[in-house]
Amino acid sequence: MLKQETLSKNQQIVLDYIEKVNEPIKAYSILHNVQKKGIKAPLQVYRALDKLVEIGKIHKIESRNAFVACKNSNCQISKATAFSICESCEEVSEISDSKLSKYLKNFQDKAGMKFNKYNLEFFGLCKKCSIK
Amino acid sequence: MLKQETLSKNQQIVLDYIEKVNEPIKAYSILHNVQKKGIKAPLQVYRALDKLVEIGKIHKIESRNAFVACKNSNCQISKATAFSICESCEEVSEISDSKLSKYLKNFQDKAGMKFNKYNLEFFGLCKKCSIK
DNA sequence: TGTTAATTGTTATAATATAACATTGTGTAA
DNA sequence: TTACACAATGTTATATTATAACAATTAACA
Repeated sequence: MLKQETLSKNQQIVLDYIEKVNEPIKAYSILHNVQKKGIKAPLQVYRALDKLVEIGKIHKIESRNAFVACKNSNCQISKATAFSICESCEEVSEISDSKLSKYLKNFQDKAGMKFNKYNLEFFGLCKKCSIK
Repeated sequence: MLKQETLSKNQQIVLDYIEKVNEPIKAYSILHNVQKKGIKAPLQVYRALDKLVEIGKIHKIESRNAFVACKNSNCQISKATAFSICESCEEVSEISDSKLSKYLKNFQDKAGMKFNKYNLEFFGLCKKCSIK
């Protein structure tokens, strides 16, 4: 079988919703919002999420257990992700900085470990919240 | 009240156990292992974990929902953490690399966000597992 | 010693995620 | 076109991770 090029029904439903909301969203919130499309069980959502993460269409924000659509063209396989997270309003943005990604891709662990993936999460206050 | 200098009873029990096992461990696993010390409920563990993370004695490995004792003297407040995680054997090591931490501390987001914390997780194969 | 905040103990429950198994769909090659 | 392999689905149940709410106790210190 060739590599999958089209998404399955459930995968497409979940991706459409995540892209529509355009901010990190939790699995059960997705579930509530796609039930009208026929998705009834958590597992249906989690399976779609797993696949979408695997192919790089979405990312998981680990510290928040939330999922967000990928906006970078250069992280196709979810192997190099970086986010900024506002600890006040919880706004999350994907960081697209080629110097940063280059630096991290080339990072060499002292223990000689071979990396194929990383995830970086920065925390702080976004512009709006730092004014308040 | 002055800043806390000594740990409370439950905090100390939990920390002692995490330091003893010397690898990432999950909250409920901690619970099972400290019940003989009188800790009976998940909340008692989670409250201790929260405090220990807050004061930098331990870190949370977000992608694994696990906790590990801090081995760096220079990340006292858990504000700058980096780990390498073997996807095969799940071995986790804290990365202590002053160049890396300097680079990340000074990283400037294009959106002008002010960071006070970051967490970085690298994934790959450790030496042992890459031989297999 | 009285006050305040931190910590504890306890029960219940919320939120996140996976196991297991039967069934259906889809691409590919015989 | 049929048979095979694998991906995806549907479904029920359950495992795992984490917090809410409230009462009681302990510790620091003005």
